[in-house]
Amino acid sequence: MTQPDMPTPPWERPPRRRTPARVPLTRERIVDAAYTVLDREGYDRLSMRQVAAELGVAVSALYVHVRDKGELLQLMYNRMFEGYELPDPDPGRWREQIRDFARQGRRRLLSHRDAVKISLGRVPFSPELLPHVEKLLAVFAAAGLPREVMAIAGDLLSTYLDGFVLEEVLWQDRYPESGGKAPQEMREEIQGYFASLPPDRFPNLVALADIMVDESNDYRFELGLEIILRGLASYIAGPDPDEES
Amino acid sequence: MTQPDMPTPPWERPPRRRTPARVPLTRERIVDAAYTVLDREGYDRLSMRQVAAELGVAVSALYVHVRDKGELLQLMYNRMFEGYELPDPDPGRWREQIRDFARQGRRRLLSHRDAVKISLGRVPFSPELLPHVEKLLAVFAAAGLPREVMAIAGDLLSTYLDGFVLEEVLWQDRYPESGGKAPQEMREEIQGYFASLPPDRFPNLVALADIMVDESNDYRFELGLEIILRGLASYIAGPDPDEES
DNA sequence: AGTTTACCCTGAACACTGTTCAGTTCCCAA
DNA sequence: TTGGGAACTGAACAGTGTTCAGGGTAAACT
Repeated sequence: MTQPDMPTPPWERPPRRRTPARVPLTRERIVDAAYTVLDREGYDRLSMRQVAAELGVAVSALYVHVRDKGELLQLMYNRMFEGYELPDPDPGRWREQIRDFARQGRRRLLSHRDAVKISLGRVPFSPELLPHVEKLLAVFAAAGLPREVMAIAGDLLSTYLDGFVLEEVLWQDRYPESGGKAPQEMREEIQGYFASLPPDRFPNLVALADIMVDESNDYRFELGLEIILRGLASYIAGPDPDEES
Repeated sequence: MTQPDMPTPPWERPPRRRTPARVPLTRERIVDAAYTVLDREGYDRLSMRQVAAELGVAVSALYVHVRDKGELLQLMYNRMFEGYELPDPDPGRWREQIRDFARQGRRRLLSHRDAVKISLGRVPFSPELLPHVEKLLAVFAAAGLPREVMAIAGDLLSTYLDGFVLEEVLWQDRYPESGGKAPQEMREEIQGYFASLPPDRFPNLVALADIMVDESNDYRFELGLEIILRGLASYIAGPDPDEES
């Protein structure tokens, strides 16, 4: 409504505030602080009091801007989607586009400590996030998926995303703050655990010990993704019936 | 060990306890009580104090039998798998067997309120649960899946299970205790929400409004499952190349 | 100018949570 | 009868989310 960049005419009183005194609290600043606390303390110790302390403010001040801790978490969830890139659907490249989407999602979930635990039980159906869902659906539609498959494909993908990343960070959490060389030690220990099982009772687990906890989470992620993509592709009544026949 | 129904011979000291006094606390009884509380109060209100109250016992008594609330939750998780039926692998029927496994899992996750929230971040790698994992892997192995695919297939399936059921119960929770006719109202409201979106900006969402929140969660579940199964099947160098050709 | 209004924030409180620990109680064995 | 030892109690501690009556400041009005 007002045009903030216009110079103030001299007959109007100049704005009183010479020093900004206190930077006013905003939802954005609160979410920023919350992410700072999350990265430092982890999800379990992310409390309203910690966030308030981070801002140098009383706890109750937060409740002026945010109804709930639940709402704060929802705001943090929304932020995960800011700047998400979803290209315009290209029927010929739908697999690559979905792959990009998933990789981007995983990267974001890993970019803040325990971010996945916030994402976990949430569904991107708030007004701010619906455009993202719509774009994803558009990719599916362009690919030629049937309606019913489209309606479940998004769930399938996002549950895989959340679930996979959650498992990733759980393994990390179980070996907490072991410093830098933790991953190596960790993996050897877990591999050792599986490999040391009685092979007569657990032949498959023993045989897979090397892969199940493997250094290349990336590879396992891509493989799971590929399985989903192949499953989806099988529903496309393709004009290209040249399937290995 | 003892035979409780035999009369006590008079030369033996009759058991001192005329009144059974206290039934001793056991892990089993604690888990029972915890499930009672869970069903009545939901996951968020499942507290050690509530469990203790359910048993008519002081809170601290629980900690004699259980290290943690975390351990209690783990015990509850383990119980979900008791009586799980996993048949011996039958290469010709691996799809049906996996389907059964998933359906059974969903049924169990829905059989107690919020049970899925306990399952969520957990991985069935405790000693009691490894046999189940092994059996599932055996089915995959019999199907002829490559090693790497086997190693991710379990994750894929269980994250889909947890994720799908979680979404199911979240929708229910958002319309809390609305009595019996809630589902109908609920669905209409949600469908209305999606259907009322501006169709120019959300064409796909609007078009799918009827399916996305549909009465047949069962159907959507089966479809997602089928997508996974088809994806897995595509990795089988099948001796049966009679795919719809 | 002085007064009022409106807002943002403070401090304290409430009802919870998980967990610990010094004691009490009680049963079984010697 | 007399331990001994396990099982349980009651109280406490530190922390949680949330509310609410009150400050204190800055703008708005008379």
